[in-house]
Amino acid sequence: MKEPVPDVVIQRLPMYAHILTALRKVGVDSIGSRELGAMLKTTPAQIRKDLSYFGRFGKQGIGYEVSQLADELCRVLGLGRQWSLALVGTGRLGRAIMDYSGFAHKDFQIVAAFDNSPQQIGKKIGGLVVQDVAELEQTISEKGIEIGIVAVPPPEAQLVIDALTRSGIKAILNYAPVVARVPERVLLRQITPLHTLQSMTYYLKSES
Amino acid sequence: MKEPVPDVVIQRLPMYAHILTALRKVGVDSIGSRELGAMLKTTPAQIRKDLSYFGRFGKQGIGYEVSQLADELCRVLGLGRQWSLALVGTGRLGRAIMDYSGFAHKDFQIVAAFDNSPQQIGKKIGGLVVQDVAELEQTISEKGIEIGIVAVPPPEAQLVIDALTRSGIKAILNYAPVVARVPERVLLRQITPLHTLQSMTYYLKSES
DNA sequence: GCGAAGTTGCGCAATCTTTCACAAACCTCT
DNA sequence: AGAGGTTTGTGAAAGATTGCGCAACTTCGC
Repeated sequence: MKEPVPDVVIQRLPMYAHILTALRKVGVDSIGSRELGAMLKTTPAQIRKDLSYFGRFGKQGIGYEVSQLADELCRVLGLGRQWSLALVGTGRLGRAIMDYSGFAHKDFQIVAAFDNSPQQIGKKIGGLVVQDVAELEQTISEKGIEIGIVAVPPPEAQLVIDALTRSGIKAILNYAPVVARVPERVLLRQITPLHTLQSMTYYLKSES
Repeated sequence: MKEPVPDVVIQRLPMYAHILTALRKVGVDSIGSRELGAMLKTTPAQIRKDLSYFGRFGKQGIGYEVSQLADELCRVLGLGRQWSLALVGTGRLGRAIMDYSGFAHKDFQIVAAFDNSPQQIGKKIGGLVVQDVAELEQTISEKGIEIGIVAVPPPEAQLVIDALTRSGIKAILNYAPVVARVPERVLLRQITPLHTLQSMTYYLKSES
């Protein structure tokens, strides 16, 4: 409980939680690390080691009680409560993110949307009125929004991220392909499909 | 040239290439690992080590010649030629991916789009007629498409991935939050924003 | 032409992550 | 109640990645 848990482990947890809730829904009530590993394309040892960072959830000879483990993982991840998100950028990508129903049903709700284009501001998207980015800092502070999603073109990304930072946001999920700077206290993650594609071609180019 | 390059290294290469081409565009012609490291939030040592897997591109006392290094990285990554993509799933997400101009300008072109919904089939999106998934295998083989993008709902994802696999595709970029199975010869990468968010909340829950 | 200042490439050390292997725990069957 | 068959949790080993430190090289100024 003292040592900090490695980030690689944290990043695997959502997958575990995902599979386990799925299994629970199907009515499976117990599962072993061997079987879980097979489902997740990892080794049983890794699953056991990962889980051991947070407690002792299994029973020797039996395995894990699906429902209980699912709950534990959600608790560890801080799920089970509602997280408020702010979306910045309501272009194609922004809209896709808004409409992506996967978020809403999973404890994440976008409660504010911003853009800087007069054509976008005032429009209603998914039950939300697009606000001027000028109002960003105040709105986020007031509503106590904790996570920001950045879906603006690269040139504006750093500006938006700075504004989010000033607003006191805690975490930023950035879709813009830039190396963003944030102060220590803000958690930043990148999603960059283009770079993913570009790294895949490395393996493709040799064959063919 | 013998030892396989670690995948972590490969995944960093697109960032390097990205920054370097940006620098070239701005007219910078030489840069040191120190400065590059600062821009990318890594250490100079890592950059030098990463690059050393592919050759000796720098000059002692000087640094790297921006334009030349950019070219080398593109060559290593297999960029600079056109890659043909197939998109499966033309819902919200699929459309966002199609419209995302970032791909087109960067050596990746979507040359076929598929869906299974009669409402989608036949529609024209971004200059492309949506085809029935039933035609997937044949079309991909015929056109020699190398990379597939999966943007269908989770229940159908594995089916689509199997079809892509049968078509002889070489790589798959999967947006569906499922643990997909592919044979050894097919390269698979996941993009799962929900899981990214869920792993971020781990760090947020404690404070607040 | 030569020393000073600066930077790469790279072997080696340090750190981080995964895997192994086994004691302890649990269930079942007799 | 005890033997046999499973499976967890976890130290310790193995493996992978990152960071250090310095020889080798390049330019610049004098």
